[in-house]
Amino acid sequence: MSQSHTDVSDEARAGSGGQDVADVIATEACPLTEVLEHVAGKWSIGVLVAAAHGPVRFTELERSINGISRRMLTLTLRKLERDGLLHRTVHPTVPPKVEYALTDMARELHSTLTSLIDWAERHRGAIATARARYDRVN
Amino acid sequence: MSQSHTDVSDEARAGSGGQDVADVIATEACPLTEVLEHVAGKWSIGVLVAAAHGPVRFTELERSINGISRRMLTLTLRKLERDGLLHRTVHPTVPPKVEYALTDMARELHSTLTSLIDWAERHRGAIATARARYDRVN
DNA sequence: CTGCATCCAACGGGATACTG
DNA sequence: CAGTATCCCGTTGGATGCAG
Repeated sequence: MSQSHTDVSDEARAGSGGQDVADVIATEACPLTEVLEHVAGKWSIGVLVAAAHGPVRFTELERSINGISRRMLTLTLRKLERDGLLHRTVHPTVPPKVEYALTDMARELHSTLTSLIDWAERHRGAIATARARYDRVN
Repeated sequence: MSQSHTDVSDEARAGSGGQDVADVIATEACPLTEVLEHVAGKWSIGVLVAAAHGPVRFTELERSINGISRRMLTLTLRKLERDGLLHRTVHPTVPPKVEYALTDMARELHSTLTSLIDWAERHRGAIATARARYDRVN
């Protein structure tokens, strides 16, 4: 099952484990995919980044994340909270006030997310072009 | 962070300056989400990483990515190719031989993907724990 | 203000079978 | 070897309304 270590020329290795990334994918695809899917929701990254600079209230998130519905915000928030990425604080006041903050675990992810977004920003023009060309041919 | 914005057909959104990431999310959620979703498929990251060390054949990918179906491999491959992340080379031989390789754009993404996977590896235990606890309470 | 409930459409994705 | 073609169902996610 494990594919031989064909020359892995440039690439960075999985830092902590010392294993080859391809092997990790190959032998642990399920758990990895499983975890990755929690960050993979349509709005998860947006929420994670929007909450990165400190405790944020529900309505703030709703306003800052363009296009999200109340329902999806709630679902995304619950999902992230369940996975231990967000901490939810309820202030028993009237009107109610709820604040969401990243956990340490989620904060560790921040730079990676930033890289991802940065990459997307830099290449979305090229991606759109590539797609247009592909569609024109096919 | 200023994008080249090589104005492509379907969009008329305005560009942004180099602001805070949260602002980018806030004001450009749509295009960003749009791009991010191409990498967000259940198998996309697996394919991208599995193809990182050089040209890979269809069957190699099928074997190395645990649990993927032929159909999903094809769909994922097409999607990534369409977005300009994969290059597909067909060798007109018998039997047919098709090789997939990352484009430069995709190669730039590699270290970020590695970070993501590494993070997932490091925290999946904690995530599982958090989830179990959450479910026990609710 | 912060949600939850319900309905419903669209899409993703698995299983299986067939083909150049 | 490298796909395509169907069928089919579970999930995602949008819209709207109600509630603590």
